[in-house]
Amino acid sequence: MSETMGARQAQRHKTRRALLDGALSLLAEQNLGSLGLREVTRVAGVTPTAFYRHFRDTEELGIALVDEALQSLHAAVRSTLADSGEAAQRIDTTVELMARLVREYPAHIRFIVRERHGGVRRVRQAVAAQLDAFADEVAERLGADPLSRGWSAEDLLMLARLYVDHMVMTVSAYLAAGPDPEEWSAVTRTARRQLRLIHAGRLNWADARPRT
Amino acid sequence: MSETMGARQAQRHKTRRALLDGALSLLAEQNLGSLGLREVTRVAGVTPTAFYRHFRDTEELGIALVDEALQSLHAAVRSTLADSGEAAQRIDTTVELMARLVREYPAHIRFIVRERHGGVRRVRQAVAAQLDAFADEVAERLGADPLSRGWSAEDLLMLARLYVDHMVMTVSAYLAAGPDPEEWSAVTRTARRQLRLIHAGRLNWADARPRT
DNA sequence: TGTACATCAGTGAACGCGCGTTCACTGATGTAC
DNA sequence: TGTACATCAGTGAACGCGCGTTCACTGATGTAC
Repeated sequence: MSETMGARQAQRHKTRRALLDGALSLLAEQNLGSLGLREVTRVAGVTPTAFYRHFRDTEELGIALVDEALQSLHAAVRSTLADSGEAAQRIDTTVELMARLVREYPAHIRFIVRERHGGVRRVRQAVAAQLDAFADEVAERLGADPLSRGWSAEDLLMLARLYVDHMVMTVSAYLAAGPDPEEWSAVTRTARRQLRLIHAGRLNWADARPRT
Repeated sequence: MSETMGARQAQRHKTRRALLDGALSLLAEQNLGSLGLREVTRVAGVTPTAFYRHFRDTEELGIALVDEALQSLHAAVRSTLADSGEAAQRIDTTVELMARLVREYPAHIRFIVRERHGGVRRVRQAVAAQLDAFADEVAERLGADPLSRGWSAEDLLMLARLYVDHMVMTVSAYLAAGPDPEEWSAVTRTARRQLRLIHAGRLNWADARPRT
C-alpha cells in the first residue's frame, strides 16, 4: 500500500488509522455503544466533521474494527495450529499463542471479547460471523486428524465450538489477570489443564457420545 | 416483606422495582455504560429526580441488578445440581435448567452475559466475584464426588471453572438462538455433547493430567 | 381515638454542557492538455 | 515542463436536543403524646 499511494491517499489512510486507534484506546474502558464521535476525533486529533469522510457513524467504525481484529488474529491462530506434533506439545503451543496475542494486541482482543455480547447488534453479528467461520475451519482441521475417525460432522463442529469458546475464555482470563506474573501463570496452568481434559474427552468420545 | 411493610415503604419498594425493571428492559438493546438516568425514569414512570432516592447513579443500579440476577440464578442452579444420579441424566437435567433459565429470566441472563465483559469496571467486578464464588461452590461439590478421588484442589477448581464458563456459553447460545425451535434444539444437542465430552475427560483425567 | 408535628418519596422548573449533524469553506493534491 | 481546472480530505461555525444534577416544593405517611 505504501509505494503506490499518492500523498492524498496516504494522508487519508493516516487519518483513518488515527480514528481506529483512537477508538480502540477509548474502548479499553467503555463499550462501543457509548463511544462518542467527537470523543474519537478529539483523541485522533482531527475535527468532528472529518469523521464523516471515513465512517457513517461509530457503529460502522466498530464493524471495521471487528474485521481488522479478527482478520489478523485469525491469521496468527491459523499458522500456529498448522504445525502438528504430540497433543501435549500442541496444547502448550496454543496456550502460549493466546498469551502472546493478549500481550501484543490487548486492545483488539478486549474489543472482541467485550463486543461479542455487547449492545450493538450489527457488531455482535459481525463478531459471531467471524467466530463461526473460525469454528468451521477448526472443525475441518479436526476432521483431517486420524483421531477423528468415525466422528460425525456435527460432533466435529461441536468440539470445534468448544475449542473456540475456550480460546475466548482464555484470552479473556489473561486480560483480566493484568500484568501480575503470578496470576498470569495461573491462567496458563488452568488453560493447559482444561485443554488436556478436553483432549482426554476427545480420545474417549466413542464411549461417551449419545447412542442414536 | 409484604405484611410488615407500611404504605410508605411499599410505595418506595414499588418505585425501586419499576426502576430496576425499566433498566432491565432497556438493557436488552444496550450496555449499562450508555444507559441514561432519564431514560430509565421515563420507562419506570417517575420523574428523573426520583431516581436519586434509590441510586446514586446508573452504575449503582447496575450492581444492584448483578446481585439480584445472580442471587436467584445461583439458587436455581444450586438446587438442580444437588440431585445426584447417573452422569448422562445429570447432564441432561443441567442443560434443561439452562434452557429454562433463559426462557424464564431472559433479561437478567442477557444482562449478566453482556456486562461480564462490559465497560463498567465495578459491575464487571461484581459479576466476576459472583461467578468466582459459584465456581468455588461447584469445586466443593465436585470434591465430594467419588469420581474426584485423587484430584488436587487446583484441578477441582480448574474443572469447576470449565463447567461455569460452559454454562455461561450455553445460556448465551440459547439467547442468541432466539425462539426458533430448530436452532434452540441444536443448542441443546451441542451443549449436551460438550458436557459428555468433558465428563469423559474427567473420567480419564488420571492419564491426561500433567506429571509434576 | 384525636391532634400536632416530623419524615421523606416523589415533583417540576431550571441550569450549563457536550453531543451528532449541517453547511459553506479552504487549500493541497491530482489530472488533462 | 507548465498551466488551468477538478477533486476531495479536513476545517470551523452554528444548530437544536437530551443529558445529569441542583433546588425548593408538596403532600401523604408515620410518630409522639
